[in-house]
Amino acid sequence: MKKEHDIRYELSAKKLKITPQRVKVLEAIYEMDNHPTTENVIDYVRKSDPNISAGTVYNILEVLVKNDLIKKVKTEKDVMRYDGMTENHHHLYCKQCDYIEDYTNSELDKILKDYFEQNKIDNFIIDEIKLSISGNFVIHKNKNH
Amino acid sequence: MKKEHDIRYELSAKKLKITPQRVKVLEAIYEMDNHPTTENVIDYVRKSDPNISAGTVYNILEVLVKNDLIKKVKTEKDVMRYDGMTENHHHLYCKQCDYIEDYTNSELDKILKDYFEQNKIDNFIIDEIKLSISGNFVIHKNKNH
DNA sequence: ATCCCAATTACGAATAATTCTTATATAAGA
DNA sequence: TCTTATATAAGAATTATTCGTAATTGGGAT
Repeated sequence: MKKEHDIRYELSAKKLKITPQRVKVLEAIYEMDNHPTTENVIDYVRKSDPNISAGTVYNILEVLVKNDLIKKVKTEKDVMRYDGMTENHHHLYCKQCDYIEDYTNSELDKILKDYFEQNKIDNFIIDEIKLSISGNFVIHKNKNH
Repeated sequence: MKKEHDIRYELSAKKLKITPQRVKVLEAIYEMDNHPTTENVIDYVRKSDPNISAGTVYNILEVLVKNDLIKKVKTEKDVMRYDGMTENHHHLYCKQCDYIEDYTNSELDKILKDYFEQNKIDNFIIDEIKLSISGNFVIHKNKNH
């Protein structure tokens, strides 16, 4: 189900120093439920490394984003969330609970690609197309409903 | 080009009291360039109403969002932005400058509608589908590049 | 037109999220 | 092992936002 990650390899492939803090932050994002906030990551990592500094986690997350090892997730809430899946995919946003689910479908991506090939946007070069699908889960996925 | 807004009517249609502060905040969002931040709105409004309180602007923006007179814009930056266009539309995000442009196309919306009618998402009822199109403007639209 | 009151605003203090500064520690190449 | 550029810890500082309270006011009722 979940893709296996060789964290140390991923870091070194980006020429980043392998530090225990970076390994644990990446591990946290891969293992946590779903699109964690910075606070979620700090809490998770502190379970095994109680002394990690909040500033360090902020710093590491920024480094990981810059090196495309994780992505920021846009939300309408104030807090930023992070996503360990770096392949292009879409998001389902639940309007009632706080849950964001990944949605992947290559047919859909093909449809979008075709559409924009036939409908170039003037003065704009597209790099990435992501859908924000808002709605409601019939059965909610977390407790914060 | 720009849709005319009867701000006082829009407020009263939502059963909101018409106050000078609310009128000016809505006016600011409609007249400002592009998806302003709260700070942008405060600065703009203070040009004609130097004593408006920041807290009031935060409060008004929240009221306007709750009443669907404006929308929040998801961004990867920390600050929230607002959008006076409430009809469904998509956004072009420039990776270099800080500019967000609206993108509307009913053919595209139809394609998406058809796709999701044929590809129901299990356990999820779709309310709204928006594209986040990231890329680069060939000729940048603002100074903050 | 005036009165009244619930709703709204101003103000500033409080909180929360994030960044910055500086000293210390450490990963990894030589 | 040594060296040094880079990363981390700690906490102060900054920034964005919320909250509490008193004063003001829009608009319905009279």
